[in-house]
Amino acid sequence: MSLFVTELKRTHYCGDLRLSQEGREVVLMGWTHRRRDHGGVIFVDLRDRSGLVQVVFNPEIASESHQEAKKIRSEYVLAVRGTVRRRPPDMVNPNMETGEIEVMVDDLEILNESKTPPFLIEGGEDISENIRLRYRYLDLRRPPIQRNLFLRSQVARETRNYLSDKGFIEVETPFLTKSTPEGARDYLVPSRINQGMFYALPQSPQLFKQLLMVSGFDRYFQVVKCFRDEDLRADRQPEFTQIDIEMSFITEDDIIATMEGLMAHIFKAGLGIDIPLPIPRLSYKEAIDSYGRDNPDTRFGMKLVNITDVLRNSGFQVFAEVIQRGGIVKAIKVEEGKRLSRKDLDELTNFVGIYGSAGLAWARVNPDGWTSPVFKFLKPEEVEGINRAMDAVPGDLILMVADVPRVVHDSLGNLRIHLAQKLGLVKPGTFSFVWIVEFPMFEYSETEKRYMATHHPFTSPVMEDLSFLETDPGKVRARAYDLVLNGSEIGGGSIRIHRQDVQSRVFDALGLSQEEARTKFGFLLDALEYGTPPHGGIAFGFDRIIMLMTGAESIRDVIAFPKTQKATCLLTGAPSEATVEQLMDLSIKTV
RNA sequence: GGGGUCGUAGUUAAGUCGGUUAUAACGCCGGCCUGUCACGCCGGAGGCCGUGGGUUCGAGUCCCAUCGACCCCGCCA
Repeated sequence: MSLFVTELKRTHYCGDLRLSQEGREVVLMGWTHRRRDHGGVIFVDLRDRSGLVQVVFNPEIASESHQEAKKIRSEYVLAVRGTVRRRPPDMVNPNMETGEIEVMVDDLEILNESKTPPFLIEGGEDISENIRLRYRYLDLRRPPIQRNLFLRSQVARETRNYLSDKGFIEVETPFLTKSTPEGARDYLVPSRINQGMFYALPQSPQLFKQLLMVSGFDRYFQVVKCFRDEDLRADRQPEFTQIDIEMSFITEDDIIATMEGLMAHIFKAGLGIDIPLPIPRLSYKEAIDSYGRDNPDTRFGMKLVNITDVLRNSGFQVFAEVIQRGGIVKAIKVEEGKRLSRKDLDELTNFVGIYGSAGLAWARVNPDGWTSPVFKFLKPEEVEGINRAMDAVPGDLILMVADVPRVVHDSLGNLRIHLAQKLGLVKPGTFSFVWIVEFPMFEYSETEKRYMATHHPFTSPVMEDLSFLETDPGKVRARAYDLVLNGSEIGGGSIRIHRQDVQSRVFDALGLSQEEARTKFGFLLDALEYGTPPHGGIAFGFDRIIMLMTGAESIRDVIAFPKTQKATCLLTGAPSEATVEQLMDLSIKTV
């Protein structure tokens, strides 16, 4: 007999029941979260996506169901019909959303049994990711992960609502497409019909969205998967989701204002948080100078201070030589420096070593000087000058790095973040946005011995810098902008080049010949010649936004089926070998 | 490509200087229990110590290699 499947419909989700349903007959379906068998009465915490409710099997009320309930084990799938009952005051469970009520069961049907799961659904936090990912379908039963995916869905929906209301049209662009220029490594897909040829999976729909502007759609968006064949990190997956946006006849300020509206909307809808607008802007140069990186965490201070000038004629050889060779010395100040022990300082020295720094000079500020390994090498006016530059008072700890600018900024920029975590400088639940603007158009690559596009080669230069394209490319600023949240880059975009002549000059500056440019993306160059409107856009890292909103420590906790650091899927076993037949179809030889 | 952390029962961990039968908690199985909610009490089962090799009278422990998970550097416009 299957009373439930054939005759009874579910009336409520478990977690939705409240005192207001007291006395109502309800039908619930869900999983056995926990079972407490007292010999007589049996309690089961029944779980579905909404939460938990206690259902009670009492032999005096329903002896047949009680008998059946003895068979129940963890994760069995149940259907119950019963009555919502107010719990007596001393039996209320304040730790449960539904703790004021329980369901006295009349009928029970075990809809399915379950093997003993490899880990408890509650308390899965401690389980190794290895096991969690192999049994991802069980891991996804865990309420914290379910909450993440529900929020993800809600934010995607609110994004679509907001952009649709603002007149954006959602257009799908191809996954089987052509390699994009100057980006990450592509995932390639062999073509069977055109043997020896390959599609590339898109790293972003960049060129297509620009073509849509040429076509006159004016405002485009897409919530879209993108693919990059690079090494993984806690916040990087080989396939990820982007909120991709492009607009015509606009300037930076139009895009920035519209996107600030989007951020405010999704944070209000998803978390109930008001984001103060407008979001502050910081130039690339200011960001590097004060925070050591172009994705600064602005939730706390501890900014980098340049003390090169104070030490220009220093008697301390290490500093003096670095400065002579064109290097710099910068420092950060830790208030109440005694929170860091001598052992901590050794650990911090190792930490900056990761970023290439040969050392970390530290100084504890006393009323009458410093406690510091470098104190004896410095002139009194140098110590005084540094104290003044750092605005240091007794008790403070000063941490200094001397090296080429890149190493100093990498070291102190990351040390600043590291210390904030270690010392708990960040108040949980704070969200600090900042726009980074005025990026350099090009960065000189030591490995490639040429200028590379900081964003991508279709980014428009700032018009007044145009003349530097040929004379001093390093000076050219780009009309690009990144949105940074809590030290993570969550979005980046630019005003694009819409004139063919400017595009040619940028290619020249990149050392890209007309022939190469034509082979790689001739279709875009052609399109530029048919009345391309001024346009620009942005793309947001959707997974990262959700990660920050949920407070997840890894991007994998906001993706239903993520890959491991070696880019494999422990659940499905992908990637796997192809059959000989498949390879023959594709004309691919096995090695 | 490189640096680091880790791998012992289903799970999470302990395991001393290399030494007898590898511990614990939770979970699981059986029994008892009518108000628990991390139920309780009694009993029980459960191990290729990631894998392979080496040193040794003897290896979970030491050495080498290898596989896997995670964090980071490089890489990722």
